[in-house]
Amino acid sequence: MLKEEKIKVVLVDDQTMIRQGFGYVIGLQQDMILKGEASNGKEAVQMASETRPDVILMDVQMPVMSGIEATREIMNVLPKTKIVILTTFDDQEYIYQGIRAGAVGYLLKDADVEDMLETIRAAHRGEAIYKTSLAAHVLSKVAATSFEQVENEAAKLSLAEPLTEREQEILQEMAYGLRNEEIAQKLVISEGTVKSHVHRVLQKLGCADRTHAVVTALRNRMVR
Amino acid sequence: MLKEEKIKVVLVDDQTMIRQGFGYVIGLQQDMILKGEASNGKEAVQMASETRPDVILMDVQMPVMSGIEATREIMNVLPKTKIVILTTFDDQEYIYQGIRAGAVGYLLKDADVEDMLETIRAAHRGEAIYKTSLAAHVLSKVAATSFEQVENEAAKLSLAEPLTEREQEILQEMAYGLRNEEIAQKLVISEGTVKSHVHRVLQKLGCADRTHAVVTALRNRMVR
DNA sequence: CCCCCACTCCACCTATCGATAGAGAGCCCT
DNA sequence: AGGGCTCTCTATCGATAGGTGGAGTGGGGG
Repeated sequence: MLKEEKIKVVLVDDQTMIRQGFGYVIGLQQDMILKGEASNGKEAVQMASETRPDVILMDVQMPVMSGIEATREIMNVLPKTKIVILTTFDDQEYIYQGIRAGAVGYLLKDADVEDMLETIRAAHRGEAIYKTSLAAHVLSKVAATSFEQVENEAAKLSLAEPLTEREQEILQEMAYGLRNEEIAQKLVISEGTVKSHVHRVLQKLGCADRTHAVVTALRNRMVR
Repeated sequence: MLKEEKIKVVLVDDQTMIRQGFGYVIGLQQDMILKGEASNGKEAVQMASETRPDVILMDVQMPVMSGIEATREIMNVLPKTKIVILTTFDDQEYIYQGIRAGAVGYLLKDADVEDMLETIRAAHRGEAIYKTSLAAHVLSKVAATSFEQVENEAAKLSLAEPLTEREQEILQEMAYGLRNEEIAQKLVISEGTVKSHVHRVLQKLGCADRTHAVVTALRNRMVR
C-alpha cells in the first residue's frame, strides 16, 4: 500500500443500496478514492469523461442505458479505463457481452468486500482477470468460444457457485433473523445440519458471518 | 394455545418487506391464519369486508387511502374488528388519530416478533392495550388529552425508546455486516464500548442478536 | 452547582456461531 | 452398477457475541 496515486474509482449501479454499500467500503481504503457514482449508463459515460477514473464498477441492467453500451462508449473515448462488470447470479450471461465491449473482468455483487477490493486493485494493475486460475481460463476463452460454453464454465467458478435449493432456504431463514436452533426446528432437521448449510452458504457468498451474509443477500435481493 | 378458532389476521402495509416479514411469522403460528394482505387503505377496506378478519395490522402512511381513513371506514362496517395501527419511530403522531378512528392499539414496526404476536393475541382477546402498564396508562388518556401530551408520553414508552445518535451509528455499522472489532476500529473506540452500544440497541429493538436487529433495521428503513 | 444523560471503558461469564473433518442415505445420470 | 451431488448427521474446538454489573467523563439543563 505505497503512497503513490490513489486508485480513482467510479461506481455505476441503479440500486442505491449497492452504491452505498460498495461506496462506503471504497471510501475506507487508503489506496482508493471514490470519484463519483452513476445510476445508469448515460450518467456513467458522462461521469467517466468528467472524472477520468482508473476503474469503473459497472452494473449491467440499468434504465436509460445498459452497462454494456456504456462500457462500449467509454472504451471508445477512454480506452485506458478499466471497467469491471457487476453481475448477480441472475445475469451472468452479460459477462460475455461485457468482456466483448471492453470490460477487463467482472465482479459478483455479492462478492466479499475483500474480493471487491482485490478486484479493483487487480484491474488497476492491468490484470485481465482475478481470483482463480479457472476464472482466467474461462475468460481467456471468451473471445473465441460460444456463449453457451462460457456460461456453463462460468457457472463452475467459485465466485459464482450457485446456492442449492436447501441453502437458499437456509439463507432465507437466516434473513428472517432466526438462530440456527430455530431454523432447525422450523425445517425439522438437526441444528448440526443447519450449521453445515450455513457454513456452505457463508463459503459461497464469501462472508465471514451470518450477519454479513444476510446483509449481502438482502442488498442483492437474493431473499425477501 | 387451545384449538378453538384461529385468529384471522389481515396485514395492511405498502412496504412489501413488512408484509412478507410479518406475514411469514404469522403463517407459522398455530393459533393464527393470515387471511389477506393489502397495500393501501382502499384495498384494506375491501379485504376486510371480504375476509371479516378478527385482527387487522394497519399501516398509516399509504398511497390511495391512509390507514386512518381505512380504520374509520372499517369500523363503520365491521365494528367488532380489532385494528392495530402499525407505526414507525417517525409517525407516532398517528397513534392518536388511529385510536380516535377506532383502532384498539398500536404496534411498532420494529417490534420483536414476540411482541407482534402477543399484540395480535391481546387485541383478539379484546384487550385495549398491551405490553406495559405505562402504555395502557397513556392510551387510556388519549380520548381526553391533547395531542402534544399523548405524543410526549408515547415517546417515553419502552416500545418506542429512541436510539441515541451513537446507537444509530452503531446500528448502521452493524447493517454493513461489520464485526464488533471492526466497528471499534472504524469509530475509534474500544470493542467493549461497541458491545455496550450493541447491547442497548438490541434491548431497544427487542432483538436477541445482531442479525435479527439488522434485519429489523433494514426492513424498517432505519438504516441504509 | 448538581443531576442526568450519553458516551466511554473494564472484567468475567456463558451461549452461540463457525471451522473442521468426517460419514451415511437417497437420487439422478451415465 | 457406479459416480457425483445434495442433504443429512455427528463431534470437537476456538472465536464471537451477548449478558451482567459495574465505573468514570463531559456537557447541558434545572
